[in-house]
Amino acid sequence: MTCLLKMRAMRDQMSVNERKLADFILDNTKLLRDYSSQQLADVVGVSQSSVVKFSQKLGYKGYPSLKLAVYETYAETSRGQSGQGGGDGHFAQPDNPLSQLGQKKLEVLENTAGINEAESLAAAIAAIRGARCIQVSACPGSVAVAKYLTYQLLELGCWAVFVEGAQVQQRIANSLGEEDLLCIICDFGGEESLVDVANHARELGVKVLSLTRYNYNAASIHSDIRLFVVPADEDEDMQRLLFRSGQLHLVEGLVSGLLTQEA
Amino acid sequence: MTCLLKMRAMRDQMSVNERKLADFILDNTKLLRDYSSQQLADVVGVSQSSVVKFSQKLGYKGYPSLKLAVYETYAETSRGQSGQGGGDGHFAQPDNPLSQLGQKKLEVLENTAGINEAESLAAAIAAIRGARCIQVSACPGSVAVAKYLTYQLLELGCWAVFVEGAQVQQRIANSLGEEDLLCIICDFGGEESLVDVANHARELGVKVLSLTRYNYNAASIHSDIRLFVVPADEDEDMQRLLFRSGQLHLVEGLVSGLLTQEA
DNA sequence: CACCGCGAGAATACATTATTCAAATATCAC
DNA sequence: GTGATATTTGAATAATGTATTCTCGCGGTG
Repeated sequence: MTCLLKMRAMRDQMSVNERKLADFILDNTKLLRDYSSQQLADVVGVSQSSVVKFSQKLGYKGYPSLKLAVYETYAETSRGQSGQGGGDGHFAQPDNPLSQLGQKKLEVLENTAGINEAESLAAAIAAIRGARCIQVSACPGSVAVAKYLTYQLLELGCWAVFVEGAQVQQRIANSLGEEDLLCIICDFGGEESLVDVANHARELGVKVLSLTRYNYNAASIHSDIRLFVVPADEDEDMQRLLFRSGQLHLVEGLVSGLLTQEA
Repeated sequence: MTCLLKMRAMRDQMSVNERKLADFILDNTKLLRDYSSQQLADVVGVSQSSVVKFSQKLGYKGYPSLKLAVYETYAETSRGQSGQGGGDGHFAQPDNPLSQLGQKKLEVLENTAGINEAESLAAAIAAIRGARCIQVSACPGSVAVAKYLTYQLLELGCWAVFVEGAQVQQRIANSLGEEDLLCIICDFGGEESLVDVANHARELGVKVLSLTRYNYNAASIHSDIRLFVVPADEDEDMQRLLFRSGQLHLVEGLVSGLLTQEA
């Protein structure tokens, strides 16, 4: 801060050229970054040596020192302006869309971590490890997540299939037994048929694991192990996107657990 | 953020002297402020020209540019992170496995947000929007991510297919043209066949979008648009899991962009 | 009018940075 | 292993950038 302030303060007691330099720097602080002493001199219309003397008169060893000092204070002040929301300085560049998304995801991940008991996750992991066959089914909005989970389970050597379509789901569920697991993944709506499948499966002694929206929705009520995601407060499309992020976090939690227990 | 991250990410693929330089800079970031290329060279024990070449290899015009960039990111990062070494209290319960995982993911997401230029992401989004057909192909470790992306694209009404198996990839790529897009997703190794496919496709005028490990790996070199994930510093399984988290973040970034531009 | 005092720029000395080139080293195919 | 080929390295040097010196011109003053 000191540096630019100094210039403004001294402006009155400066010579013509010095004032020209000071004014230019105050007006074009950020441009200075890429200027050499010669370039600055040309732009302002003075000689290179004047630039150096100006730097020294302000108390710096030379032009590079001034430049750095200016840049420093510029960075500091422009930082203070952007810091708005308080304690959320987690993604450095607020202009980057990936950072913005990351910030929102962070909230979802925190909520997801907070809402699920460690025991539930452990139980889910145990159920997956103990299962002979795993049927994965999802409501329309969560198909992508279901496919992701299914493939990861296959990679880990689990006998997992993603079953699409109400009728096929019913039929496959019919062939499951006590050693098997049904995994229901669901976000907003469209879960009615899944509830039927889950009920049916439970009658056959199949364990049911659900990954649903908090709080108890139709599908989770009929499950043995419940994992949840808390919906974010956003417009619909973004809410769905973030919800899937939460689901994926649960999936990753499961995979991570399966990996470490394996060792 | 980009600058120091770049160094950490490239560390593995650096020569001995380059690594010495990178390590010194990472450990003594703030000292760099007052070092000339010669001083730095002396302290680290290499020649001055090596310092310059190191700077250029990282993509800067020369040593002063690197120095400024380092200083810039140093100022940015030190903004909120009082204590380094990771674990600030962002996930409430440190005993909960989902929180632990979340903490690690947070780091990956930050890095992913930092390493990718906003322009690259925008270009990728534009390419997807403009494409007639999209072929998605992946190395073995990233199949799950590829499937996730493919399904999301389908949901958005894009003509996307996930193509598995080198021969089929080649054949499908043959049928693509200038209006189409090939999307390569890759983590560690197993990308050789993908490179061939990418080259082939480019000869036909197909645009190639890659989602790979930083820095330029075999697949990304042959791409028109490059998105990156920085590998985390963990044991192999966890590293792969976290890498996929980073890839998914990019995918979500793309989806998010496609959603908002649509409106 | 001669004599300072001061600010400015040209010339130049000095410092730093970038490039070139040859030797050393690592990498790969056989 | 062995030879061919690329990479990496540092000494020398060119190019660029920065600081100093010195001189000139201008306004005030005795």
